Amino acid sequence: MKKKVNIKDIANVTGFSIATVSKVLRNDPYVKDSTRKKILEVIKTTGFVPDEVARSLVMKKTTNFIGLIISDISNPFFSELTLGVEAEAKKRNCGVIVCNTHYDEKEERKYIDILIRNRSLGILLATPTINDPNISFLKNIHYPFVLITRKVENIDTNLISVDHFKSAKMAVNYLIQNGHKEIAHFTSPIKVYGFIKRLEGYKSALNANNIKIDEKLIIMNESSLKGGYESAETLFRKNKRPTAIFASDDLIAIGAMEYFKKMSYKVPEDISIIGYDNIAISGIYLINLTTVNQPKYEMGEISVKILLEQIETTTNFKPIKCILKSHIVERGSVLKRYDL
Amino acid sequence: MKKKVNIKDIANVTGFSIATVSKVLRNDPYVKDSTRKKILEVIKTTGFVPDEVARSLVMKKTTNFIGLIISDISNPFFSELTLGVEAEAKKRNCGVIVCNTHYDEKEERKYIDILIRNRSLGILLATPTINDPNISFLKNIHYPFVLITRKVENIDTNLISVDHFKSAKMAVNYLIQNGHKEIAHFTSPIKVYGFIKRLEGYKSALNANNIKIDEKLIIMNESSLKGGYESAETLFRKNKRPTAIFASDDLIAIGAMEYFKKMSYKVPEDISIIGYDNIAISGIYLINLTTVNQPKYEMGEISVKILLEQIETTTNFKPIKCILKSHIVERGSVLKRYDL
DNA sequence: TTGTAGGCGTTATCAG
DNA sequence: CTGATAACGCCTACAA
Repeated sequence: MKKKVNIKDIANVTGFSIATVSKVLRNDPYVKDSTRKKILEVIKTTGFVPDEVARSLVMKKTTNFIGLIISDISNPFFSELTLGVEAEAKKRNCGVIVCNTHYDEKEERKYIDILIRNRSLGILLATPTINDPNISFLKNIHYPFVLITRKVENIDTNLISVDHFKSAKMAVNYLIQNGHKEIAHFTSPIKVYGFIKRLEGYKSALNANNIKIDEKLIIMNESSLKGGYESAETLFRKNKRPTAIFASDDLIAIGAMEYFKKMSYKVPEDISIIGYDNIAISGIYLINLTTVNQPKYEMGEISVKILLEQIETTTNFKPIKCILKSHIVERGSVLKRYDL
Repeated sequence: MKKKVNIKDIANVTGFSIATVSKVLRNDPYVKDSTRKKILEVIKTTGFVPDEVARSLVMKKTTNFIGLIISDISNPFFSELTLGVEAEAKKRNCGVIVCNTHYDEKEERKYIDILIRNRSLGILLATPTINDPNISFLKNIHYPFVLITRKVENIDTNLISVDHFKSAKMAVNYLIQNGHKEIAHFTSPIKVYGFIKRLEGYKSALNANNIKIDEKLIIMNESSLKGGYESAETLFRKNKRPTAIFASDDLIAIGAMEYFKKMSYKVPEDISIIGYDNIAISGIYLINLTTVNQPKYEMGEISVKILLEQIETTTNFKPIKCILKSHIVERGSVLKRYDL
């Protein structure tokens, strides 16, 4: 790569001043046609392109954008969330930059640094890893951010979420109300806020219904189709045949269904399953998964509203906490045993 | 919103000079411990972060991330591609920033500007809209970039893709070889390179097999589950009952299957369908879609290899063009009529 | 150990 | 119409 030619070079070659060259660059009308032509000529032959960095340094006119950090781009939960973020951001005339961390806090920190250094308006954190040090970091430097789909115990921050504990309880109660007593739980071993709360909700619901918790019915594997598949396999290997499963997210649920299908186990006749998230694919007839809806799109929208609210507030801003309601989307994966 | 604090502010507050502040910023050892401590203190409470734009202007050193621009984050094709990009980028120790354009060239330009202004190492363009003016723009300013899953006729650029024309032909030939003669094509009206080439491939395959092209069998709707569903509906409304469909991508195919399921039409007994992309969900038993594989992950990896190759090349770099092979993934959605 | 001053490549103001 | 010149926010010899 040969040395970059700059505006000064153009000025020297043409014999005009930097200021004049700058003018033709910006299409300023106050330039004689002949000079404009000459300068343009040299610009062309020399392949000169104004340096955007220098330009934006002086113009301070960077297009506004906010950073959205998610932990798994291949989970539709996050892409549906992203859609909501983008929609609201677009209304406010700003872009959104998405960063994917694979549930890795180091990666997360890397992206936070990039976002901050590049003057993002603020950060939307949809990386619900528990005890995430990055949260207190952001809090400490007073950088605007909002937590999505989680909260954190001892730090006062903006947040938008559903109540995972309650929602999980609701899901398990739904199974119980439909006559299920042996209920397994598939979740992830990753220390993610939502997963942990759902596990607690699962246990709480069982307790409340005097159902003994059987640790062998709690299977952990990664949050993915593969993880769900393997969880189901693990369960069966243990010779456990509960009548129902509460999967901590839809991907896990669908992966499990996949295993049952392979084993010629019918859902819901032989085994019932309820998911969590209500990602789009769960709704198709071929899958038809009963699940707990998380208002992903809305959470995305609201998160940017909160963020911009904070940014626009000049005097002592008080963090906004918003908990949305979830509900069960009844489809065909849960057997109503009382109807038998 | 309070004014952005800069290095000068820190200098003023601490009483030290800008130079000294800069030194502690860069961990220069020649600073008295007590001074360093004081300055760090103020930096922390004030939330100051050095402006990357100014910094890179003087250092002439780009930051360490690449931009990936995709057109639809909710299509797993793109998220699987992203995973490949991230994997290779991580090996090279750099981050990836993803931007989603919704197939909108204006949005795309907005993100390109953001990426350039923030000194990304380069841009990966997975936005296959035809006649995209942004491509020649990037070419003109000599910004490093590589086209993913497309090429462009008259501009010499880096690119990584499969041959969509050939692949589509292969798909349709596969249907024909299995005894299908009435074959519909579901695609998108958006002027996207891959869609157009696949339509051409579809027509070419029919021609080569002396099958008359029936325009009524070519249905256009958006590339999504919904679009596929509606395309199938449109087809049936027209009272058209081909024996097979070539869907321009898996989302469309799955959406169509959804409609058939609802109408109690069996796949593949009543109607066969072949997709394109081979996104993960197509592989599960419940869907079991026969489709054309695009090596998404590999394309992602290779794209960053190419990009970095260009960046590291000092002397006249010649654009790298890489066409990967695709193949048919046989599953259960195509009826082998000759076997009947 | 700390500070002064001169860039980095543009834009923008204001005389000439 | 043109051209000095002061920013923009930060880095870095070179002095002190």
